[in-house]
Amino acid sequence: MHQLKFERIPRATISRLAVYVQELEVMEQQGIKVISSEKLAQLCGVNPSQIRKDLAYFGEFGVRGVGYYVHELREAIRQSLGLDRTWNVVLVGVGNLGRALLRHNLLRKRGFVIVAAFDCDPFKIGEEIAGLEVNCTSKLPKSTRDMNVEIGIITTPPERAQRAANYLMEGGIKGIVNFAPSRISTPENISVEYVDFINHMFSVAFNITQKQIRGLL
Amino acid sequence: MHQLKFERIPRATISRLAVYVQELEVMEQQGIKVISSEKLAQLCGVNPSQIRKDLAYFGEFGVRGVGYYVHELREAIRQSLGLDRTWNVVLVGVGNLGRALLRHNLLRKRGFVIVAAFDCDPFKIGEEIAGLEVNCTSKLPKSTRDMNVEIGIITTPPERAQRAANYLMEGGIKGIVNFAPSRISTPENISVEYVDFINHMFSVAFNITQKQIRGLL
DNA sequence: CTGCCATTGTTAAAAAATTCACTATGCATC
DNA sequence: GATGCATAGTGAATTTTTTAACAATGGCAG
Repeated sequence: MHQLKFERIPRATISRLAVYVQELEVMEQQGIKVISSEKLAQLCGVNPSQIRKDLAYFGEFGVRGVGYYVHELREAIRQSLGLDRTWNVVLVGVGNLGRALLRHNLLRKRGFVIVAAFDCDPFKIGEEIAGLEVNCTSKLPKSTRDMNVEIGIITTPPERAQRAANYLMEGGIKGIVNFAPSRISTPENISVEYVDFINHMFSVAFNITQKQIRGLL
Repeated sequence: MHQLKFERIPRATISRLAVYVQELEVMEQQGIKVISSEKLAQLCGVNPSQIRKDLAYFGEFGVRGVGYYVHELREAIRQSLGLDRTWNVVLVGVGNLGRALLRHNLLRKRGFVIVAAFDCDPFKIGEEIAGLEVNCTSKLPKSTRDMNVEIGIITTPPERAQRAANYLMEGGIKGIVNFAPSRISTPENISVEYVDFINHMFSVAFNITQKQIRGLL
């Protein structure tokens, strides 16, 4: 019998669960009803044990000898991750990336609703993007409190990321996703995630270089 | 005396090195000449030993009793990562995100030059964005070979990511950075990185939920 | 209802990554 | 030139994560 665990759940597990959800969704669309950890692992590029272990942190979702029911598993993971609800989000920094996110429908599809956008550039304030009017950043703290916002997205230039974070915290936000390529400092109780695509460019560049070097040996 | 190591370098090390470079750049702009692993660690939110170990994979860059010379260290890391050159890049999928990346100047600043953009939507073909004309994806393989492109960025919808990847591979590309939320399958010799911001949204949502649950106990 | 098969859940082992603790060494001071 | 101090580099210990192996069990066939 499974019992609730209070083990710390590895970060990597969470990000793999997100991948599983994605793949399960695709399968569901394709009409696949049942999947084994073996097959799912193959699709996600991980080890089957890994999947079973990841899921074990949250409960028993499979049927021995059969596998996992696709829809059921997807729902179970979504619930485990706290995605069976909507989250109000605000965005700070209406540059290229900010605009792209405002117009991106995947966020909404996943339950993240951007309810306000802020920028400190007077030329941008008042502009309407994807049905939202850009507001002055100074109004952020009050707005987020009024609108019950829990998550902030930072898409400012790096040098303004910390200031954006401060406004967000003043507004009582609990989590920040920072797209700016700079670290921000926050108290322990705020969870911060960095989306650092340059980082990934670096990794690819490095891997290619390495392969070339190895190839020469 | 340090000697070249052929140990496998952890992925996490690479992504931390990218962070170090960022922070070192900021320091350099602020006129800071020397930094200790202790201080740098604090800024990057990691352990000082971690920094020293990460650097040790590539060489000895510090001065005992003093620390690291900021400019020198930054250059050393850039060189170690293979960033002391420019990389030709193509982008597939000119949606919101694709456009944002095309207009984003950080890529170029880091030596990643987007030399062509592709999309399969006839309405987008011919459009000019950030000085680049959008081309039909069918032309991709020839173009990338002609232009000596090594890295491809995928910003298509998830269901078209694999197709984009196939075109890129046909074009002889060596690395892919996939912004679409779907896994792609590639042979071993292609290095693939996933930039999955939804993933990070999930993580933040999960962390907030967890804290609330713990708070109730 | 019994027994077999497939596949999960779980425990143990292995591998990898991180942190600690200490050694080595460059610089500054006297 | 010797001494002390600060901090890098490094090997060992610890912790974390991943993988492997296997025991448990639900479903299905007969």
